[in-house]
Amino acid sequence: MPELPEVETIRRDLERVILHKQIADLEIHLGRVVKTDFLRFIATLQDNHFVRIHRTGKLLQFELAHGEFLLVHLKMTGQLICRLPESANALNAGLIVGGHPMASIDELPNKYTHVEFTFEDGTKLFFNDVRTFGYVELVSAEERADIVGKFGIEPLTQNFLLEDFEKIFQKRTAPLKSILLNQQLVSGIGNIYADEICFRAKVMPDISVSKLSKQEIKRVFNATQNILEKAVLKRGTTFSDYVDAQGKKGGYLPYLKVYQRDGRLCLRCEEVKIQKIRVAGRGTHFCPNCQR
DNA sequence: CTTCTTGTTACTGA
DNA sequence: ATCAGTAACAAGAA
Repeated sequence: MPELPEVETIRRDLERVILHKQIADLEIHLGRVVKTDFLRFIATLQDNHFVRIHRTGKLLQFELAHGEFLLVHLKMTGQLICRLPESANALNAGLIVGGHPMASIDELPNKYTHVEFTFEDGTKLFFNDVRTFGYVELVSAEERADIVGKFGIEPLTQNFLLEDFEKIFQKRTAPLKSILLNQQLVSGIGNIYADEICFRAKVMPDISVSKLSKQEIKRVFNATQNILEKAVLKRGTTFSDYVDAQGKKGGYLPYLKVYQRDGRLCLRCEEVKIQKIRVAGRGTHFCPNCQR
């Protein structure tokens, strides 16, 4: 489940290898995941090139040379996997980015590859998705601005201010976790980091935000920044057998304190076990001793 | 076989 | 108009 840190990692990796390279070939293996008319999709992308890759929350936006945008949302199991041509030097022989489950880049495309780009230098970009919730879509600059405008505040920008964060909680009664997961209020947080943020802030995920003190809101604000910053630094969280080109696993997994740790001793207090409940329709992990 | 997994949205009711 | 809660979607794992 790629969230802000995973999608940002993908954005940064791809920006280093696909910008300004002409799209020489384009194959759509599963039309269902392309939300744009097939002919327009091909006609717009063929021989075009990306000039920049943007991210808003979990939504990637590949800016094309003439101002249109290719939107890519990975939803739960989407992947963007890039394979450099064999002529590239050995250190850069393969670059794997994206979620899980893992696919060997030498075996791509596989049965979960739905869209395949080939760039002029032989670089390949595969859009894979096991559950096909993800999509790619072409939009104009205006449409892109409308879509991006509906997202809430971005946690890792200068626009992320305590003052604005506090306003989100005013006149609301929903559980804290459902506010954190609401992309129209705060963008980029998913199920893993929502639990980790609540734990770090020492607040129960199911507490009504109307009952949060100013101090607690500030702790949630700080935890959001700290957790997401570190997760980006560690290139996201991986649960399965994902490895990058250097054979290294996703770096944030060892830092998780509560997610998928139910039944195991709390790493902070070492007194009680992490519990799992359902909040906002999602599996939710917390320490009953550390969080109030 | 059933149950669980999650990002987002449609829908319902207040 | 706004907010909150739930179901639905897909398909694989257990």
